[in-house]
Amino acid sequence: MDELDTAIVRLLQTDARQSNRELARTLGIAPSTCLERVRALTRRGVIRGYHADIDPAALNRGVQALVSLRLRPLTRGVITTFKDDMAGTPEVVSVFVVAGGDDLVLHVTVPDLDRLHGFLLDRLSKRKEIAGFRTSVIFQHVHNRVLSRLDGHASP
Amino acid sequence: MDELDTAIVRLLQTDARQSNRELARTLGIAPSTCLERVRALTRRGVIRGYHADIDPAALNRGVQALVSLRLRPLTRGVITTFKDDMAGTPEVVSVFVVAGGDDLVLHVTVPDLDRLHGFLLDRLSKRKEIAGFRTSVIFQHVHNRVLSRLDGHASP
DNA sequence: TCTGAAAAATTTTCGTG
DNA sequence: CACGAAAATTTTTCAGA
Repeated sequence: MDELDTAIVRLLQTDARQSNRELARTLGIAPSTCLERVRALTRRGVIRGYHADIDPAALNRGVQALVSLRLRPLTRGVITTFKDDMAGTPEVVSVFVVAGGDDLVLHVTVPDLDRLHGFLLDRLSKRKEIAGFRTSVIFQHVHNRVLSRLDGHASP
Repeated sequence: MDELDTAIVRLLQTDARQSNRELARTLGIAPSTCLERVRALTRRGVIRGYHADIDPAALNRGVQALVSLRLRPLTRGVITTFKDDMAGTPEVVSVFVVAGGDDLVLHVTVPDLDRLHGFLLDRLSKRKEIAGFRTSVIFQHVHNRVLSRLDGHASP
């Protein structure tokens, strides 16, 4: 990760669909050089993919919520199974496995409050391993999709 | 949003960098038709952008946390100012303004626990409008980057 | 590793159904 | 609206520095 790689990563986070030629021009390098850099970053797993950002309303997901929950017993098996089930549920955008008061936090998006209620009752309340959960409806969500490299001692 | 639009949106969420030609071939339509559809989706605001997904480790962000906090007084001005400040902070990936016990939830990513501690002390503890906060270190994060359109009464 | 130029492939425009 | 062919542009390869 030299300066060139960092710049490429920044530009592709900003606009993943810009042409390799434009990328190269911005960076002041030859298109072939740029292409090889991007390929290397992909090969090394730095670039994991490219995704379109879609307006949730267009996907009929006007209501969002964070659901914090506790699992019992808190074993590896219970966590893994529950996490994987949630990750495969259409309403679930993100699953966070966390330390602290809660064990998991789910980010869910649904068409309306009825469907949120339905999700909570049908997908969560029924499960015996859930010791309790708390739902926070989301009023606003600001997402930063371009992350810079932070400096620090941990990496060269 | 007919079936074709829905399919395009799904494919571009999966891989935003596939060629228009490949997209068209998968959908069984002419490239020019596909291009016009994609442009229309962008014009209508359905497609909001394209972003590379980068390994957090490569950005020196090996430690992640959710920070739940309460603000006082809970006025529009206080919320907006604080939210915008956080959205502009390098460590912050997401800001959720929520209903319920907490007022905001931050998703932060930092190089290490020292930097997390630093963030909490320097960016949060100093602010008078914060009535309290709770930090949950993230052990695992599964993100679903391809969201389907949910069916329901809310839209045709 | 990077470059520049050639070859291959794709994007984009536009006249027509 | 969608198509297909032509024109413009880009991607990709590769030999040389």
